[in-house]
Amino acid sequence: MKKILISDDHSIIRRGLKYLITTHFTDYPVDEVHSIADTLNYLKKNKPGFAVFDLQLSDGNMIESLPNITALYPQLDILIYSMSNEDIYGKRLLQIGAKGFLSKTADEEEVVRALQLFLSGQNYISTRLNNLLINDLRNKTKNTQNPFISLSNREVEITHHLLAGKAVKEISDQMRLHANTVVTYKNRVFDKLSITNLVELSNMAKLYSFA
Amino acid sequence: MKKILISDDHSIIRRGLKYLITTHFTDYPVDEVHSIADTLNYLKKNKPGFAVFDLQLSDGNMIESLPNITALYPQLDILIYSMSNEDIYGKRLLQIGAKGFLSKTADEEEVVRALQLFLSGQNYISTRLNNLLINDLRNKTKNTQNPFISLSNREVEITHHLLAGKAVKEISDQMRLHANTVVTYKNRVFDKLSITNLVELSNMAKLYSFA
DNA sequence: ATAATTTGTAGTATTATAACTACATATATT
DNA sequence: AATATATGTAGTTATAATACTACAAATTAT
Repeated sequence: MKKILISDDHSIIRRGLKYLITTHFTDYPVDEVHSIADTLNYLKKNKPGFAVFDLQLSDGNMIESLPNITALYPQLDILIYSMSNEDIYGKRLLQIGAKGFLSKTADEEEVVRALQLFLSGQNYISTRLNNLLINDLRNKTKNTQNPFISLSNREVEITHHLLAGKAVKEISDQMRLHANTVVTYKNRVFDKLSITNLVELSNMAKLYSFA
Repeated sequence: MKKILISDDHSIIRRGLKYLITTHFTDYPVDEVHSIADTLNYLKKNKPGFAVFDLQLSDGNMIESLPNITALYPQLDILIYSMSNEDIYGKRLLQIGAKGFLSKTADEEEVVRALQLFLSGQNYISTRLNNLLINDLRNKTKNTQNPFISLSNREVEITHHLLAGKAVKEISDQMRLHANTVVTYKNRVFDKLSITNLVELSNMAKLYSFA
């Protein structure tokens, strides 16, 4: 019988998940680890059929490692189970090979439904995210791995300034532009990255090593 | 037999906790809610002897409500079970009446140990936090370790909102405060942390694991 | 016990940012 | 080559954020 690996740095979540899995789907052995390093080790030794991954582990971010993992273990089905915003991360994680994206804010029925689909080899995403993606397709939005590459030169420039903590006025002075121009760029950047504020920009920049 | 209430907005954590409690301490009925509002309702109707509270719930922050709760239900023993940094939150939560502070990053044995103490009426804090507090007492000099410690409760609250990417207006609406009041807090936070913008705040928060 | 400081809260006036619109030029797409 | 889309740039108007000031209540220090 296929094994399931849980990678999450919170013991209580591992416990909860394991409990849900063993009560609803009796015939899977469940193992757990709490770091990226242990995940990689485990995958090498054992060959689990399924993995449920948190994104932020104690020793790093799963997004960085995921491409490696999917390349090394193409048979492995991966479900991302994360606190991160599905609007921002959902699509990108599916693109880099996850079989599903489940939010930690999902209620129990949803979690069980997701596991049911996932363990039967199907994909899972919330209906919300699904609608988002369909909408995306309609609008023919580009599928880019790193959203920052869609930025124009000028947009990249002001993004740098923004990430340095500079105010719009400051940037427009330094760049000899009208403040409104900078605001326009800022808006376009936010649009392209599907974000609404500086904190998200900062987070995404870290995540995608934009600097 | 005394009841236990769990307030947490993540179903998986409620599930994990309930599982741990029922397997280790068979004789307590455990109920669960996922919002501040439901918590207050539950406390009014039922009179649980124990409560395990997350800090960030869907409809608000437990720090705000805790003084009310402890005033209304002085018999209730409260254990805070949070993702937030114990250096910053531990002491102030104990001050406003919690019986213990347990980090969500604690491993399972620690969680069980904490519950054991808590359910037998004793206080629980990690040995780490304990040492910190003792140290604090010894050398009356301010703890310069983590600058976030110097923030007042209200300042911590708005810092939280800021780190969630919320605008001043948004925060003032949610907290039912004048926007200027929020700006004042924001300035005081920035002063105390010696920073001048949100990006720095975000960086520092990551650096000092303020969350 | 008294003085000093911090905390929680807003007011007024000034400045900055956002929303929306516009438009010429550059770049892709068919 | 013709058409569509993206990019670089600002204007006007509405809205939001900041600076500065103030003050009572709570807390801390002397």
